[in-house]
Amino acid sequence: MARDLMNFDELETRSRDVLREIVMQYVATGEPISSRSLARRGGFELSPASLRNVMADLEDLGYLSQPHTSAGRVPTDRGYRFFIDHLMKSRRLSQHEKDVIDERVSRADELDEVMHHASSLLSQLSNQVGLAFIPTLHHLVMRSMDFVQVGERKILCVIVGTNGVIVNQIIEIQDPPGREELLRISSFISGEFHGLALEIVRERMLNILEDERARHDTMLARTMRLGSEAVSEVLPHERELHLEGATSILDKPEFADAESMRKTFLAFEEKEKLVDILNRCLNEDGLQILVGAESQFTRNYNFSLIATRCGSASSPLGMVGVIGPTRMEYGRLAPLVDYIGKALSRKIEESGADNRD
Amino acid sequence: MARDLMNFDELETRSRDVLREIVMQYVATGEPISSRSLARRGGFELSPASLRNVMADLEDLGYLSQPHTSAGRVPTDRGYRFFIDHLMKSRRLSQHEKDVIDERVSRADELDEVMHHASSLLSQLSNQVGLAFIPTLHHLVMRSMDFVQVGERKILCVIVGTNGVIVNQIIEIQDPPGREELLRISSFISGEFHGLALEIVRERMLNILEDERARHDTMLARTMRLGSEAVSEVLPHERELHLEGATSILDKPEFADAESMRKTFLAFEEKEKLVDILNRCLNEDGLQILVGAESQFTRNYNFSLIATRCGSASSPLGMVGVIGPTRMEYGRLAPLVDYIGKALSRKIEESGADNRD
DNA sequence: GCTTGGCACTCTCCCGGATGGAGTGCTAAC
DNA sequence: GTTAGCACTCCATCCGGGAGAGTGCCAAGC
Repeated sequence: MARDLMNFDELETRSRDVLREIVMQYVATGEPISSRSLARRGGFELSPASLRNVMADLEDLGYLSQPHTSAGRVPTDRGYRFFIDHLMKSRRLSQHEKDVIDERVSRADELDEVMHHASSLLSQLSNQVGLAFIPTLHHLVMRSMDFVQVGERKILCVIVGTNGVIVNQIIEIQDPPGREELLRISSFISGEFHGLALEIVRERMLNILEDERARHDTMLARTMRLGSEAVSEVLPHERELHLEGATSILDKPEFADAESMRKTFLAFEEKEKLVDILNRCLNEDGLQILVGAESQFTRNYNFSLIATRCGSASSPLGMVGVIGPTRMEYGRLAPLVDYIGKALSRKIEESGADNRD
Repeated sequence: MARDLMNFDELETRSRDVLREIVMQYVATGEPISSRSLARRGGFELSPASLRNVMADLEDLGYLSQPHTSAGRVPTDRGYRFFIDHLMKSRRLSQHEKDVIDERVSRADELDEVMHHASSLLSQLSNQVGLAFIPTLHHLVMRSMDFVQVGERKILCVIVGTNGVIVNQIIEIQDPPGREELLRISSFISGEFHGLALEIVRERMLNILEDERARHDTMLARTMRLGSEAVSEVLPHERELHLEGATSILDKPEFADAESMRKTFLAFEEKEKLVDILNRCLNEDGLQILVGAESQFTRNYNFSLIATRCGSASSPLGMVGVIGPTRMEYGRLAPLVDYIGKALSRKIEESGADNRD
């Protein structure tokens, strides 16, 4: 990846200061930054002419670009990347902000709900598009599985994860067991498969079904059939990708014209690429920041993505984050996303502990 | 309402033909219609000059208007209304279309899912914004209520309606009953309150709780407390308003400029007005068509709404429909919405019958 | 050798005016 | 009642010019 080639030492102190200042001013104003405004508001003891020299160098190195000859400078993706890696000063969240977040996060119960709240909270606090992604449940570690009859041929299956995640799924079945038997099946499955990831649960169930024993034990066979049916229905669902506050980007000047507005909304409609990236990010620890051309989704739209995983690497719950124009306040948003991600992880962990009876 | 004043006889045959033709051409092209193009493509044996006279009359009566002096004519809301009430020729759906709809509708299971499918189907077939609205469940007639423990202090409550609707809700409770007791509670509640609307169920439960008997019967009190808690959690939720395919309107020429695009998306973001109208429409039988200024939501945005209720007046399941610019193909979309609404009602009715054991 | 003032150059944005085209309303003739 | 003709209005587009912003380069200064 190109990132490694960008040595911190490639830029001397003054150049770094200028780049930082340009990124910050540009993020604040949205206007290309001229040498003059840099001299005025940047706090440098230098004339515009001198700054122009520095800026020209930065442009040659690919950190800045000009929309046209007589315009000021704008950071390139590479410029943002250097800024994020080396120059950015993260603004710490105030106690008040933390309180608001903690309060909002604590309100919800179910995983889906928790994640919804998070994305709308993010969208509000960031003024960008908030995202919440809940991946497939292959890695969900099962605590219990219960069955409730809800129709002549319909059974509601409730799966509870050790991390507090609750999923339910309706399955149709030809002639369903009676109430007593459903209870027995619940107990048996919950006992037998407790502590295993759902994909393993499914595999084992199918193995048992094919096994010798099941041929002679119809009760066992019925149990495994019901259980594996339920798990099989639940597993393939790419759970959900939530985008919240798409209209907030309408206010950003970079999307003021009809054409880029159009493109932007079409980008959000077509979610596969984003899901793709988020799935990949699930394996990474800590905050992920992708700028513009660095990913399939953000490329072409001048988007950046800041996201983080909730839950541990071994049992990931999902991703939360924000999407916005590359011109976003990384210094403010990175800690924000980070904090919300951690708050969510904590919250879910607690409610998981709650369940460990 | 102004509609009643608009007597069919107010317009003579020729005027009606001209109005119909203008609406149809305008819907097809999106361009103001000139007397000349009307003469060429309208099938009238008249010169542009004669048509101009008719058009001037229609304008005086408020059915047409001109964007500016030297432009052609465009229907007003009043013009569309007359068209819809008296002139529109509904295009019947082809067998193929019906098959597609039936197939897609039959795929889903839960109410929410069914409605989602419907709205995205509508959006695809209509090329407009598809909507699905699931109102509060006050009128849901209960068939059964079951409880499953899913955490140390968490109980999942599953309510099944006689119409096949399944809702579940997690409630927290200080010291939850054991499994046996939960079963007893389920049986008791399902037996006692079967066939009643949820709002009535809640009311009765609260009455019993306050009643003499409950004071001495702790078992009964616990039951009612759990039950009423569950119902109270479920009831207030305005279930959901789904809008699907908002980007499809990006292609419409009336939203080509950035400003109206903006306004449009903000309109969709702010859903209260729409919910308001849909709630009101729930009491109306048959297809509802609202044009432009005829409702709070469609006014100001030049939207029209075509929607219909699923389910009966006594136990309404929700509304489905489409939203788009007033310039929409009423003749095609009205039967489409109607058919999908009926297909959904049928589907849910069937699965309700399924449940009536 | 770095810094800086000066200056010519470029590019965008905005404004005003001219032009062409589309469509109407009116009138007079059929 | 219908229609051809004509004057009129209004919009969309193009064009040229001027103002403004910002740069690059050069030569002078510290």
